[in-house]
Amino acid sequence: MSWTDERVEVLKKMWGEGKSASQIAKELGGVTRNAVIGKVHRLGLSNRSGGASPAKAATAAKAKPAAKAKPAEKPKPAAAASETEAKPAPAPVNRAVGRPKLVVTAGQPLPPQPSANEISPEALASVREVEKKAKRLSVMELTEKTCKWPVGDPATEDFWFCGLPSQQGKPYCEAHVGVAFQPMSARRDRRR
DNA sequence: CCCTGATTCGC
DNA sequence: GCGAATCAGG
Repeated sequence: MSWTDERVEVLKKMWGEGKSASQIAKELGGVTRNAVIGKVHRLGLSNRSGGASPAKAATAAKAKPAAKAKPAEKPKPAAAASETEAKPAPAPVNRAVGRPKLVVTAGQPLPPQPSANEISPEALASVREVEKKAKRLSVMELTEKTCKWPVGDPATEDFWFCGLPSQQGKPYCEAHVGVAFQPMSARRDRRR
């Protein structure tokens, strides 16, 4: 397939509408998303700004920071979309059998929870917020796609895991990732 | 692992 | 000009 006027027109239109390269490629057919992206760049509309392209030259070689402008971010639907619980989960786990309670509790009552201390106020705030929506999963219910952020005292009944959808790769949901990986002082820009 | 766009470079 | 390969990131 070649870039006919019509196809280029569709490309421009869709790109302008914020469609992704893969979507456009699929629509056009016969091209990959790479082809679309390549064409987009050659047409000089890599930046999805309607028109005005002040500094066109703009060091395309390294001008990375400027290229991150998404007009229409994810609408971000409800987090729990595929949750169809049939049982209220009465928690049969807590039978009268004496629980192990302490296992590694040597001296301190509790190893300082990652969030217990002073962190980013806003991050902390978001965590509080999240804990309200948390699914309160037990260990058994955790999967690779659920946030494994612990809440409460493991030695008591009041202990559970966040359980919200976790970030790809990460063990926590977005909010908890925020407080989990604090010590990232300055992001290194190891660009070639 | 899914996805996104960005860039490079042989064709 | 083209686009696969690669890269950087969410």
